[in-house]
Amino acid sequence: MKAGLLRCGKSCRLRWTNYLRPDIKRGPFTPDEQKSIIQLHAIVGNKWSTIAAQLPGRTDNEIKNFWNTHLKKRLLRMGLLHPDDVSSASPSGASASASASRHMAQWESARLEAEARLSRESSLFAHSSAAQVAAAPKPEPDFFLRIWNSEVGDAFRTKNAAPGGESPSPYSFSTRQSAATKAEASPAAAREETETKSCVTGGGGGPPAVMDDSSGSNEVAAEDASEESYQLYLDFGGGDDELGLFSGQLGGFSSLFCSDLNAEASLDSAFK
DNA sequence: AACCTGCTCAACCGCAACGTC
DNA sequence: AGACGTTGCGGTTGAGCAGGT
Repeated sequence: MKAGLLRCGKSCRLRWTNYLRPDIKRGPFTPDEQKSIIQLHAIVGNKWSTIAAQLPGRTDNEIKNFWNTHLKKRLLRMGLLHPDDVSSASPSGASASASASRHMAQWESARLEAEARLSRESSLFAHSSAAQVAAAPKPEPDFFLRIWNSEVGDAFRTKNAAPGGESPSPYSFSTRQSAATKAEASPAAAREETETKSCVTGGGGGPPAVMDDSSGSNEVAAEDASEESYQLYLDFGGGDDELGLFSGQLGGFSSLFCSDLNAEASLDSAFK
């Protein structure tokens, strides 16, 4: 239906998905949402639809606009985002490919580390008596593996998969295979996969708090509160060493993903 | 009041993936 | 297999607005 306007079906669909849909959340982004956007962008890059999938009520277009008009500028101003990285949004360019390679290597490194950790834990359990297992505290589900096996990690693998598919990409470790491995090692870990979203958003599974649209004070507060917190970007992937994410033994990305509690605590303290 | 500048965000555009025939 | 239409996505544009001069 054209409704008397020069609208093609594509335009109507876009209008619906980006503006008219009843479940769209209006109003400024909360600090939590900003935090999620920054973190997810550090992981998947300009995969706005993937990021939007983690933020209920927000559209990819909205997130994209918010990133380009607010977050990108802020990160650039603070020196947490290199102009080369910004320009690498375009698919061409040597710096873009170099950056992607480093990004991939760091992801792979963290994945291997996480799987080794999981394997170590499962073998420990295998060699323990039933009583010991019952008495021992439940191992923390590996946060990185959950991210890796969620659609976020999937998007990353898709993004960085070598075209042509002749030689197996280092990321040919498919979601299904990984999930099977994980289920074999720890059935609980496989179950955790479905909970990844809530961990990433930090929303605790419930719907995000509704913004107060009647005033812009929330946005102002978010601006003030988040200035310092953008340092988080260093830990999460926008730093000078490209990601800087996986570099730190204790303070980097790996430690952040060691457990949910650590991650939550880190994020909370960073934004206070 | 008029003009300029910067900002925001809905809409547009082109491309690729996917589904159907 | 391949032509065609649809859908999804990411980058870009431009109208509208606010604030400054």
